[in-house]
Amino acid sequence: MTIRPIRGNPGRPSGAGKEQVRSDLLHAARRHFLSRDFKAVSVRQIAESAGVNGAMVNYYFGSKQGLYLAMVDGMLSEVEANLRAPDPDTKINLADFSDSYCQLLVQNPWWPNFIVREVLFSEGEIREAVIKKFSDVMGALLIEYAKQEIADGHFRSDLDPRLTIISFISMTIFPFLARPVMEKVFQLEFNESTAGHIAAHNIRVFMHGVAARKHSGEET
Amino acid sequence: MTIRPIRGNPGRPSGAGKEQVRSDLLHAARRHFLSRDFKAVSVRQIAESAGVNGAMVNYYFGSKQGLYLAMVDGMLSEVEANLRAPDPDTKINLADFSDSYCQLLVQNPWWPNFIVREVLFSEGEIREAVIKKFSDVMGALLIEYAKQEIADGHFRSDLDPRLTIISFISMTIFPFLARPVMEKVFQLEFNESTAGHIAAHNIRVFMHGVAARKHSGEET
DNA sequence: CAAATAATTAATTAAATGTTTAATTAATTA
DNA sequence: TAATTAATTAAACATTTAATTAATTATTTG
Repeated sequence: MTIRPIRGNPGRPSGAGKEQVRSDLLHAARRHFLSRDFKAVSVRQIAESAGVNGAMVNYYFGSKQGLYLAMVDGMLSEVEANLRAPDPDTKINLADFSDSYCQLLVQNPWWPNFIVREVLFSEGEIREAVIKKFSDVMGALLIEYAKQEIADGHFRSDLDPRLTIISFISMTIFPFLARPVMEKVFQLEFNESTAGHIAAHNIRVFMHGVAARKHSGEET
Repeated sequence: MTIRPIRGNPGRPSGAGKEQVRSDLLHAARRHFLSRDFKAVSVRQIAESAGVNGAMVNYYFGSKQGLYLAMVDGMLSEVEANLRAPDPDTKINLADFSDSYCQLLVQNPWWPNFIVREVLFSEGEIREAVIKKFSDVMGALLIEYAKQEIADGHFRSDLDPRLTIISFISMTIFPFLARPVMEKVFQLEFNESTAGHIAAHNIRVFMHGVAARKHSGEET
């Protein structure tokens, strides 16, 4: 009685590994789709990565695109669960916001890649959905925050609130987006500690940069 | 005597349009490759766009990849001609640098997209070449500049020079990279005037943000 | 326990793609 | 002007791909 390998033979496998194949396919899809384009990735490659036959993609997801959409769906939920929108009632704490966003970015390195691919280079619903979420979670609230701080005299009065928020968002996101360049050009190692440094640095530069200079001793 | 169309029939066409087809192919290649991935674009599509037969790609460029590399080469030269690296001897004028780079970005909207795609998602020579160029043109010089300013007491001493430069680069590039999002979320129209505003704003925020606070009246 | 159902692979199919070839016509040269 | 070369197209070719089907085996159900 030779014990055959679980996979490799036709027929229903023994063992109750129910959702395993589906999950394996989703993980393999991430590995491939996040570093290469949709067309550049073949169903065969994903299936091989997951250790199953290519037909499994069609069996579980209907088509290659079905698998891709399922993968996207999973990633969006994951980020949604991690990224909490700032409470509109309490005043935004920019330092906390910056730090938690940087942690999110360093802990989910696939996120900036995904954003670039889907939002900057593609068109369609995913793009619209991400822009809307971005707009809701970050855009509107931050703009209001900047306007308020300018009106209250905490931020300099000669600032355009939109450009001010754009600067802050740029400083926060871009280093993670351009991670491979940053690593090579600046010999920067990306881990949670580095993410903390980046957040702290950004807050320091940004806060000093936008602060009104009414009383001289306004250092943080 | 029916006058046949210049193109559409086999055989060498009349008229001395020498480099026309080559040039048409290069332009068509840009139109396609700048918005879609290498594999997602077919030789037939490019050829149709250029109004010639697909075999012309192989005739003029040897292969699809040959056409792609020729296109990249042309684009890099174009940018290089427009962006002159700051003279290593004279001190960098960050305001000038920021302004000219923003103008470059708004006038060549394909450039940030191309950079990000090549750097993040591609592998091989193009990626290395782009990183090297980026590193040469911006990275090294700017880092030296930051170190010097910190040493001279113009920039605050608690700054990490690498993070400082990263912040500056982020503020400069990201708005143009995320242009479609910025346009939608912030209702920002991207033209040369806006580019000027962005550059000026960035310089203002950055310079105030990094400036040492020894004497009180150090506004730019 | 037998029949039905579920999960899996191997084999096959049809479409698309990059490249090559052969035919064709204009331009150039001897 | 005859022969050769250059530029172009259409068609053929070889490869790759996503998707489908048939065969196969385990599990569940009646």
